[in-house]
Amino acid sequence: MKRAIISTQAGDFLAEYSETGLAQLHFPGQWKDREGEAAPAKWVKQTQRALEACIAGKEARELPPLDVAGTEFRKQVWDLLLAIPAGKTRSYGDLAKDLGKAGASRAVGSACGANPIPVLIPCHRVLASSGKLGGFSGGLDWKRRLLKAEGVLLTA
DNA sequence: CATCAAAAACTCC
DNA sequence: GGAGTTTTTGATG
Repeated sequence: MKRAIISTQAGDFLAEYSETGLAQLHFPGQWKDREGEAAPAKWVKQTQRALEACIAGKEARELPPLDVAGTEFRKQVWDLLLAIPAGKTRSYGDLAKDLGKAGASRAVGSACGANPIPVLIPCHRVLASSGKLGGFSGGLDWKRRLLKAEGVLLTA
């Protein structure tokens, strides 16, 4: 696993890459050692640009290649998340419906919780049905912050 | 409006 | 099988 520190306005993220692409992303303060092989500068640069765009509330124009590990269902969910434009939000139930599995909102939540690449895969744009935050693996502070940057008004 | 309870899909142990 | 999860919905007070 190759690693790289991605420094942004919001702090230092740790990105982990496999042989074929970005596999995981960790929030500032949620990682310890940064030992490991260096990742290709090209990927790191793409990751950094995408991250900064997202933190600034903009659409990431270009993402590095992703190599997410997960079941089909999860990958489908993540795909849908990537399709949500900046500044928009959807509910877990909505996503489930789009997958043809209405009622699987809980499973969607599960898939989001297993999302290895927060921010780039905008799990923060998914709220509970009444505009409530629900939860977030990196901490609700991040979720609020990212949404605010995108101009999303929270009912909380 | 706030709480409680049950339901439903999926993954991991 | 059984439990847990970033939910949802409907009943109840």
